[in-house]
Amino acid sequence: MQSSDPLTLSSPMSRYAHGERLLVALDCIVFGFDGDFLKLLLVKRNFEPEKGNWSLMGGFVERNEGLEAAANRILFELTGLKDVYFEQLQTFGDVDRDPVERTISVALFALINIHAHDQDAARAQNAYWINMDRRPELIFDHGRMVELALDKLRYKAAMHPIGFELLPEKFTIPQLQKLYEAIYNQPLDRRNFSRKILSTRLLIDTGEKNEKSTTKKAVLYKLDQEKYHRQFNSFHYFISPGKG
Amino acid sequence: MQSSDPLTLSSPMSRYAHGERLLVALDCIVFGFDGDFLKLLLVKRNFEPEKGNWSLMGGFVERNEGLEAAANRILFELTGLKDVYFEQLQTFGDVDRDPVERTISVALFALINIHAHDQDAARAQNAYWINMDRRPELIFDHGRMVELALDKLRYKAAMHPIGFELLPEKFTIPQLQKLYEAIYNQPLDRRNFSRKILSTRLLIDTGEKNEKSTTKKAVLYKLDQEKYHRQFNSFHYFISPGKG
DNA sequence: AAATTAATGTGTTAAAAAGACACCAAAAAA
DNA sequence: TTTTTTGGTGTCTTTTTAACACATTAATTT
Repeated sequence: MQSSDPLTLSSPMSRYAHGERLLVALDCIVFGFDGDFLKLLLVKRNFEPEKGNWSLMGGFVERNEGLEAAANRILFELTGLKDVYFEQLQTFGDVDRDPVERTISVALFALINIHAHDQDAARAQNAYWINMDRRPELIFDHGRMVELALDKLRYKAAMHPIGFELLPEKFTIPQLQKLYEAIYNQPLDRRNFSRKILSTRLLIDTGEKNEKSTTKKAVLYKLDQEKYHRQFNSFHYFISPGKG
Repeated sequence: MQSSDPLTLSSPMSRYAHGERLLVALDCIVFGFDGDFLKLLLVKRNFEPEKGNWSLMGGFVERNEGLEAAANRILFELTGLKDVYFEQLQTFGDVDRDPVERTISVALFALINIHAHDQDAARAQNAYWINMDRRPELIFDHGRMVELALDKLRYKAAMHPIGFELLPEKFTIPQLQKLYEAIYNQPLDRRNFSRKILSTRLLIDTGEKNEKSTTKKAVLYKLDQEKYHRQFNSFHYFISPGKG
């Protein structure tokens, strides 16, 4: 045993009394896809510090609010959506990451259908969709967060059918392929891609066709939601390992 | 724009003043491997609350200490090691997860060579190695943390050469195979496993043999450290997808 | 000393998956 | 009607995986 006072150890508050209370924030990396480019929902700050500069959407965790609840609240404030797909990315806790006050930030990684959210909610937060490849410098360590989120998106989407979260309810295989090409920034073979996607048996042919097309109209598919959620953690090699 | 007072928004402290300060803890899921079984380093609490019950090793993040530094400090207190392999698992923040006071906990996932750590340090923390398949009930949400950590270990080890962190510097391929069989709780084909491992070119033949063996002595390999770190994030399908 | 036993190391073959590529169909524009 | 663009499906080759058999080493038993 160590030499510390056993009374201190066994006193109910001992371990808690010494802990420092810190601000706990959530920052959201929100991805979207407009049909051609991978996009990021960024906030132009109209408050200090760093007013006028770009940042991620964030907020503090409140005392009587769980982490999940806080995430849903902040994503709702930003998008007007109640059921945004998100996962934890990583928690950032460098001492000086926020110059105003020591803040621990839990970074979230969210995927939304860019056409389905509430544009007014985003505008109220001063948020705009920015192409991933033209994103500006971000405040604090937000740039690092975005890089990690892109890594995670690429990592997960290569093996799990996560990409569907970025598409509308009904979509075509060429649209899905364009999404994957945007995520990995590389062309994919149309025929092999189609075969791979269909072999997952996750898509249901709606019988409809994409009337917007000016040439041959592609078949519109929808997700087999039940199967999708059941198999969510199983593997599919959408993108070959060496390239992810 | 929303209707809130622009002065409040642009006041430097506005957003921070409302944030609640919370305790931020780290909890460590520490895995080891004794040659036969996957093990967990657990603490028998000698302090309240839940004195006498089992928990993960944890501690609070201090005011002038980054998250990484806190992790290294706590892992050092537990193992006496300075360079423990760890990753963030997930951050837990349910309101009532700790009955004493609202606490956000960053759960860490650590892998150590069970024979290389400081046994006295562990004893000072009242920590013991427990077989994964005989682990007791844990306090708070620590049981959930361990389940998630096992999922993550299985997930990562199936594709990345992370398992080496649990082995001594020199090891044989049969030892590595036993580790994988313990992680996935399933037998693997000796010949296919060996071929797969050697095809990564990550192992260097030391020329030595495992003299402890009572039958045919297996070749001792060591990691090609440089290559290991360089290729750390690349994929190797050690375990076939359907089984991980 | 020979035979037995338990564990290690390597090779072979068939099946499955991935990758490269060619052709046909639909719809609008020239 | 021809051309252009995009979408859908098929085939062949190469690579990878999975299943399996046999030979080797070293200690123990007979």
